[in-house]
Amino acid sequence: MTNIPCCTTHATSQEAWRLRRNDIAPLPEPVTLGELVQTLGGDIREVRKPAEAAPVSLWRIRQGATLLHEGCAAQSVFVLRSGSMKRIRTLEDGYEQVLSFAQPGELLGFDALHSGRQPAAVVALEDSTVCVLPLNDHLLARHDCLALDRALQVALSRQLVRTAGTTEMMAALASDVRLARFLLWMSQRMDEAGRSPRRLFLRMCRRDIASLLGVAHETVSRSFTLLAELGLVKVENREVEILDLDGLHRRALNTRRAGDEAPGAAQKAASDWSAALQPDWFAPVRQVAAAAA
Amino acid sequence: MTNIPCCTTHATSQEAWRLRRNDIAPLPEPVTLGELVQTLGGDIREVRKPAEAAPVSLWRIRQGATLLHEGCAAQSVFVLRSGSMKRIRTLEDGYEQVLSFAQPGELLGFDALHSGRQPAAVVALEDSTVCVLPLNDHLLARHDCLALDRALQVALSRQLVRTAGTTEMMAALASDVRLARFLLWMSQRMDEAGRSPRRLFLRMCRRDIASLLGVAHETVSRSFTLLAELGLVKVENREVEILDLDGLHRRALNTRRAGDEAPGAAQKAASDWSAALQPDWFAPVRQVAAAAA
DNA sequence: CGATCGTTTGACGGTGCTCAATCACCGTGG
DNA sequence: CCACGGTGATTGAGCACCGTCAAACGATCG
Repeated sequence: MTNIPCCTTHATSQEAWRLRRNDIAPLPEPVTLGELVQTLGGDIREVRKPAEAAPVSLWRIRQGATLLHEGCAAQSVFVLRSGSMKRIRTLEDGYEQVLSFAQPGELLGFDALHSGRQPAAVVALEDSTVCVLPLNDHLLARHDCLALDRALQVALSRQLVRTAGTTEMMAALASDVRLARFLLWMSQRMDEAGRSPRRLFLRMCRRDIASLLGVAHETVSRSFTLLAELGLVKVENREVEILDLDGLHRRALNTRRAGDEAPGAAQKAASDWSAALQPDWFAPVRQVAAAAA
Repeated sequence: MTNIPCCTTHATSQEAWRLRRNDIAPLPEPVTLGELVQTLGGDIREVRKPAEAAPVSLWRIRQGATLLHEGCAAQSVFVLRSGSMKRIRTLEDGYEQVLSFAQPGELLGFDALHSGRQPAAVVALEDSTVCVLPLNDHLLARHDCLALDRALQVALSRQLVRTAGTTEMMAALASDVRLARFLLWMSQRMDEAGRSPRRLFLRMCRRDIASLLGVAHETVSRSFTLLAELGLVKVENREVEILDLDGLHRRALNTRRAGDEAPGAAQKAASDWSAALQPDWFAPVRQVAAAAA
């Protein structure tokens, strides 16, 4: 049970060493199904009593360890509970294409359900913990617990919204606009997690950001300094403080290359972008959801 | 019933005219639940007898009509049955950001489940038909029919894989590489649909492609001619014939700007890219996976 | 046949990629 | 204690690619 199949560390020269360090190991005390639903962002009050206490196993992933290997058989779905991860695909020439960064509450490995194999690798950016949902029990558990089922569906929906955000990040033409959108995206995540949206600590290196944004990593560096010179952010290595959230919104809005914005439309522009980044819409009246319950 | 709320045509000056033309209208004869599962890519044999014949309403969407409006309340989930659509988000400056193109079998509107509102608009690129799953019945139907439930989960998983493909398309640095990846992506879709993967008819305009790829639309034009000059494709307006699928794979692989490839590693490179585009993996059975069994 | 939209091609200027050097940081070993 | 190599981040120089503007051409439809 200590050695988790298909979920060992990344295949480097230090693999043996890392295995000895137990880069991936189950934690002794499992979490409850109620907590899992909560981690997913669902409502714990919807969980019925007997199911609420059902045990869900929990794993600890060390920084740099690979939770899922590209091409491996699908066996489990994971829910990120704490920490952060990156989804990557390694191209033939060795280039690591970053597909997304995962924050707590996100589903990992669900995309393997389609083909039965992992389409991307998942690597921990820091020490993290994940809940484990073996695929065998997956469908059964969902039918046993309506709340879990709902939470999973909503989580999947959120996933789709977030990938759309990724697309919008990369679609910007100017590189500093892409970075601005990325920072706002991160800021939004911090806000959702209940932390300050102005203080970011980027767990990923410049190269990973560059890969996600589709630019050279030197350009990411230059864009950071540009945004800093504009007084929008304060950058100190991986610590980023957002000084002017509104101004950052304005800059993130620029579709075309021309750098200077018309200050008139800027206000409304900001609201548009926060709408894109903020899954919790201004008025999240879930009529349909309420009707279903 | 003729006027579907929140699903009218796009808000142009011709809206009234289009409404008169019944751009969106339910078809008189509904389809069966068994067919719906089949459309989703599921196995119809898994559908139990009584449920198989359950009626699912079908809508016809005219080219240019808007099936889902950005910001509207979530009411139904749709399954694209025939035709093609584009998902777009309109930014403040009026720029239409294309998020993805949808092919038959894809789920539309599911991303609204999270916030209760549509995060993006969905516009038909050609005359299309969609199956309608009202959210009220959604959960119930899923529990009634296990096959539908499975098919929906797999479809969602496929959705996630496809958005990753979008990310990879946009992540390429050179514009012609992006276009090559896009064409391969389209080619893959044609193949999945059982049509020739070498003959494409692009339903979207250059501007839409450019928006998705994050380049100027003139650049898309130039990249088309470049790929044509290389003898990889034959372009005639929106009809594209892929002359050298292997060569296109090779060009799509280029991570860096430098245009000319080393022909030695090209062969293996091609296999990598088809792996990215083709969810049905060939056989990269990792050792780790083997150790698991 | 004219109007409108989509596509292509040209010219030019600027952004960003490449290559390269420098510096900071860190764990290691002398 | 400091040299040492390794990694990551920043900055600079040069040039190619691509965005912008513009015009011409083609397609479609009334």
